[in-house]
Amino acid sequence: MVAVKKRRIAPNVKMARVLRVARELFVEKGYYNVSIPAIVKASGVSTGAIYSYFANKETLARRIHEDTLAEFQQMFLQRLEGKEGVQDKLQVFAELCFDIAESDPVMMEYMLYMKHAEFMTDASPICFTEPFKLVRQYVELGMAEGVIRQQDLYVAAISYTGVILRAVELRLWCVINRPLQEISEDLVINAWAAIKA
Amino acid sequence: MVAVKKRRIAPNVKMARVLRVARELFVEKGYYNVSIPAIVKASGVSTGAIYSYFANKETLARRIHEDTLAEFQQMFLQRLEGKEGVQDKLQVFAELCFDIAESDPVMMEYMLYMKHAEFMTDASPICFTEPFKLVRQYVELGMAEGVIRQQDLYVAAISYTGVILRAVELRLWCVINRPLQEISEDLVINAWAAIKA
DNA sequence: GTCTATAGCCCGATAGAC
DNA sequence: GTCTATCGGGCTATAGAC
Repeated sequence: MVAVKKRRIAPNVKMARVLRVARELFVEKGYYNVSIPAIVKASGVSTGAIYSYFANKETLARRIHEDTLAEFQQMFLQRLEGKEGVQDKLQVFAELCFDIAESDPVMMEYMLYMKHAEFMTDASPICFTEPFKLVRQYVELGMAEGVIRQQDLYVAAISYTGVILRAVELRLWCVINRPLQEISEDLVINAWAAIKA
Repeated sequence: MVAVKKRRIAPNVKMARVLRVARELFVEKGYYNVSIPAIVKASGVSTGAIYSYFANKETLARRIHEDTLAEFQQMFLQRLEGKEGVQDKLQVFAELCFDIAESDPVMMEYMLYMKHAEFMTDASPICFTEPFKLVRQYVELGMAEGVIRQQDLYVAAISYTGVILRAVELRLWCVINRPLQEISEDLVINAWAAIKA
C-alpha cells in the first residue's frame, strides 16, 4: 500500500484562502499583530506553503492591497454603466460603499482603515487610487455643468465622500445598527445637499 | 570628590516626555510596531524609569488615550463658552478640529486613527466619548428647534462630522496642502448645508 | 528612583525531509 | 510543492547595582 499524505485543502484554493484569512486578521488585529503562525492556524495552510506563494509577509500584504482595490474599482465601473448625470454617478459610489459594507464588511473595513504606509513604503494614500480619482472627476464635471456649487475641487469631493464614508465607518463599528441600505436615501440626500448648487 | 551621576533630563518632566514621544511614535508606526527600546531611544528616558511610571506598555498607551481625550474635551468646552445657537456650537467643533490639526497634528491624528480596541479591551469607540456625545446633543437640539431637517439623529451627526473629519484626515495626509483655516469657511458651509432645514 | 543587563518568549524566515 | 522543526533576532518586562 502506497501511502499518500492527505491534503486537507486543495492546492489551487490555498492561496485564495490565505489571502482571505490574512485580510480578515489584518483588519481585526492590525498588520503587525498578525503573525505567520496565526495565519497558518486560521487558514489551515502551512508555513512552508505560504512562503512558497509569497516571498515574505509584506508581499502577502501588498497582494491583498492590490486585489482589494482592483475588486472595488471593477465593481464601481460595472455599476457606472448606463449612468449619465453627475448626481447619479456619485450615488453609485455611495451605494457601492454601503453594499460592500453590508455584504463584505471585512473588505470595506480594509479599504477604510489599513494604513498601508505602515508596511508598504511606496503605497499611495487610498484617496489617490482610481476609484477616488473617478469621484473627483465627477465632482469637477458637476462644477463645470453648474449642478455643484463652485468651490475648491478637493473641498467638494471631501464633503460628499465624508458623509458617505463616515456613515460606513460607524456602521462597521456597530454604532449604527441598521443596514446602511435603510438610511442610504437620507445619506445620499445629505451628501448631495452639502455640495449642490 | 563625590561623583553624582548626571541626569540628562529633570525627573519631573520625564513622564511628560515619554507620553509625548510615545504618542508620536504610536501615531507614526502603530502601537504594535513601537517597542519600549524605541521609546527609550527617542525620549532619552531609560527602560527602568519608564517602567517605574507605567506598569506596562498598555498602561502607557491607556494614559495617552485618556490625556488626549481629556485635553480635547477641555478645549472644546472652553471654546463653547458664550456660544448660543446650534449652528455656532457645531462650528466651534469644526474649527477646533481644524486648529488642532494645524497646531498639533500628532494629537489630531491620534484622535482619528488609533484603533484603541487593538490594545485596550474596554475602550469605547471614539464617537462615544464626551466631545462626540456633545455634538449629537447639539444636533438633537437643532432638530427640536427646527433649524436642522428632521431625520435620524445619527445620520445627521454623521453627515456634519463626516465633512469636517474627512477634511482633517486629508489634510493630515498632505492631500490638502493649504492650512485648514483657509478652507474652514467653505467646509463649515458644506457641513451645515448637508443637514440644515 | 534610576540605571544597565538580561531572562524568557515569540516572531519571521529557512532548512531539509518527503 | 509542501511539510515540520528550528535558528537568529528583537521584543516585553524584570533583576539587581547604585
